[in-house]
Amino acid sequence: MPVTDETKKAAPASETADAGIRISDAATRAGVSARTLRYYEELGLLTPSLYTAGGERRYTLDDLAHLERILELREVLGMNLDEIREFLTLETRLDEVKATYRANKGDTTTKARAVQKAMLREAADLNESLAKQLTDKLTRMEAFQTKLAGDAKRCREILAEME
Amino acid sequence: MPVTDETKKAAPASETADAGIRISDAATRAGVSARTLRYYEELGLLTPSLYTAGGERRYTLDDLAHLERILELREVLGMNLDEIREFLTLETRLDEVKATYRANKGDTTTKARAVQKAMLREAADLNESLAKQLTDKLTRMEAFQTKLAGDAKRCREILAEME
DNA sequence: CATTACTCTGACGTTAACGTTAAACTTTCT
DNA sequence: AGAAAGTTTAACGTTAACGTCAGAGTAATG
Repeated sequence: MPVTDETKKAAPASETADAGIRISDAATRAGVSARTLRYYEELGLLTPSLYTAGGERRYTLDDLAHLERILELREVLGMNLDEIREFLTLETRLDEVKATYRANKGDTTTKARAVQKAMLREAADLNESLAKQLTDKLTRMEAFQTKLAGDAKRCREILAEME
Repeated sequence: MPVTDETKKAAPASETADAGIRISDAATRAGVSARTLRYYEELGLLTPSLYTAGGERRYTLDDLAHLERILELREVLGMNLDEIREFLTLETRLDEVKATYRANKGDTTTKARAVQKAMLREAADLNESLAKQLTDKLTRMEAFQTKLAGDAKRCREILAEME
């Protein structure tokens, strides 16, 4: 049997086909478990774009990108899954507002306007609040980082002195 | 009954006396629960400096400072309690090493030396590792913070435009 | 088409970090 | 001294974020 190109190290056939990415492949790519993906779906955080006729989840690259954002919110910002959901839903609702705003500049009803303005304020408030909290945390973390680096340096100096 | 100075707003008598701070007072000061303090003690994270004859915990200001550090490691760095314990014990062991090193510069046995050097390396490694991880996280958080601030600003701009 | 290899949906198990409650005991206040 | 307020240990309860397993069904593969 001749060694063909495809046998080299092609991604699982399930992935090469445009049939979407299987759950375990998606999970390994993102460094999480399949259970985690099902759990996130249960919480309304991440819904696969496709389902096979048999009922299996198939993820797209966009889904994976979305997942990456979720994981960043969790790992980097330390949000819990509820906070993440709130943040994401507000974000998508906001995108809708922006879209409708640009779509029909000016000719919306005053009532719709009020709703849009309320949402924009909500979004602005949340973003500013988060930004502020982050700034706080950042300064404290930087202080800590400086201290850690200094301590390490001092250890190395004492070590050098001992030689 | 004349209003004396002490009745103004003096801290609980239990605190003014130098008998140490009671657990619930210590807890409220730090913004945690009494249960948390007992739990931290159980884990070896925070031992009160004093116990009354009857067996009640009495905390000092130093204890509270120590508690603050623990809470910062938890909240700012997102460490779990096990990581915090490791970090703190390494730190105190390191202080001991530094003390003995300064106490008898040079005239320690070669065996003791080896031990000290090993610990200094361990400490330097841990500090550097943590510092590096922190730097990583910091850059990602800064990126996020910038994005949040930008989003908020854009929301405000659209809002202004709608007036 | 017959195996492998995956996946599905429950459902129960697990861990960290406490919360809560009970029964007995201390401290503080009057 | 005696009530009122606070504390102790021990033990069971709770929540988030999954892990794990069973039994049945679906997809990929030689």
